[in-house]
Amino acid sequence: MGTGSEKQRTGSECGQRNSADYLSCFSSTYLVIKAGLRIRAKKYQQTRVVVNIGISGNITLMKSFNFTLLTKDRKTSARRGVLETPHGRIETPIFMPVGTHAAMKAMTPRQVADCNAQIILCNTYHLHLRPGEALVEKAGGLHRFMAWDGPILTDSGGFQVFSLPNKRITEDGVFFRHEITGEEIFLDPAKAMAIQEALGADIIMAFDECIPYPCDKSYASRSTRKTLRWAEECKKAHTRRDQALFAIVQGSIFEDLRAMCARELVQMDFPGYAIGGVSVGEGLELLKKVVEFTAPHLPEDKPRYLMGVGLPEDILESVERGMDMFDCVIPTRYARSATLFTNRGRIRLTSRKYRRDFYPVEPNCTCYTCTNFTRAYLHHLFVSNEVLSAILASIHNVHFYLNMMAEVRTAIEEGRFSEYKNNFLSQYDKGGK
RNA sequence: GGAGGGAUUCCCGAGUGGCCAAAGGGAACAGACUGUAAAUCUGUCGUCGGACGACUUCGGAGGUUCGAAUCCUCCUCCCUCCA
Repeated sequence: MGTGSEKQRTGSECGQRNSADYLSCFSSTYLVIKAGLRIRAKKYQQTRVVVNIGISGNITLMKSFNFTLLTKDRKTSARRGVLETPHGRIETPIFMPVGTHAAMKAMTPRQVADCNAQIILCNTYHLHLRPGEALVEKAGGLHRFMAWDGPILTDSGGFQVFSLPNKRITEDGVFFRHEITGEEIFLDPAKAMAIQEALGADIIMAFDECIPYPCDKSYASRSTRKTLRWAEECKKAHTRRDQALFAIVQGSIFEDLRAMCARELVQMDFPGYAIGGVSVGEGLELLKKVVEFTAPHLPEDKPRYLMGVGLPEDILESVERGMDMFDCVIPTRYARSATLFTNRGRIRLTSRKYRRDFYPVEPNCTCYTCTNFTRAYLHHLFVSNEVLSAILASIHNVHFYLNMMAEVRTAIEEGRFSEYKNNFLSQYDKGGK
């Protein structure tokens, strides 16, 4: 950028390359002219052309955030949609890899893009702590700072309310005590919004309290009301119109609380809704129930994001129940401890039985790892504690997840989601672990 | 030739009379991980059996003692220093 040369990108470089059909009818062109004039033209399905012109650094014309529901599965609640953001389109259902500290662990942005990632996650709390949102803003925003051109979603820090020790939760916000630095961090709705606006992600999340499981109903009820109040405060504090603010439904495992929370949030009218407070140890059966009785309260024409989920089986069950977006640290975290996903289940590459296994991790996989390396080699890397083990394993796991999502989308389009899911799970369970 | 130091369970290494099957670390093996306090954490790690227990271990052989990895004697091997 800034060399005066023309730079052209295809849709595939913007993180949109799962479906050949869409690839062929979508392209986006950036023209960068010496004076800093930026012209952006985007064609979508040959029917609509949006041209934004802005002076670089000063005026940026807003691209609207838009969700289109393309197809609904006949037998289940599975949905196929498209989410348009200022940094590109997202085909749903989608899995969003997690790069908490403005970095995917053990992967370069290019490797993440090569795995067909469309959008990634970063974290408000962690980036506020280090390097601080002011610095990220000075660096030109999160996208430029971390060299990721595609859409980004920032989580609000609500999950840290659940996961971190040494915190004090009040009616107005949360005091965190940083374990290493000893620093005290205070987050409330207004602050979470200010930080996320400075970071500049495409989708930002309301500040909520992720309720632990198990939890008695009276606490869940009080906490859920607080999350509702905080959502309203977030909405008031949110000023950047090029960012979509998603609200988060809490309510633990209680149907009436979830319904109440969803209804009230929908009344406040957000561009997207998340179900939070799951994947906190409740297990797949309860997760299914929660999604089943919460999703129907969410509007059809808005994206639905199931936070922190999960394992492949969790995602498939939740797609079936009408969820569109997922994120989870599992593919990357598991990769670093040698657990890899295959069509026949998870395998642990540190296991001695892979020492002389000269097959790819997943023979049908087209990822960089599987097309170039054997299980024996990865076993060797893990046993030798080589950094490359984490890289190759992460590439495979992220690719595996995103490939599964691409197959899910195609299956929904072709009206055979249930068959796909059943087929996947029967094969997957057979060789599990 | 003389003087001194040492040999511990796969490896490194603590232990100097009972609380020792023997600290700690590593390796090995197994497991966990769901909006990342995470290249992290947990378990097993002499043998046999369920915890409890039984049996065999601290270079080798004897001895002292109710009791020895620990004390004594001799032997083997290794290291350092002086000739």
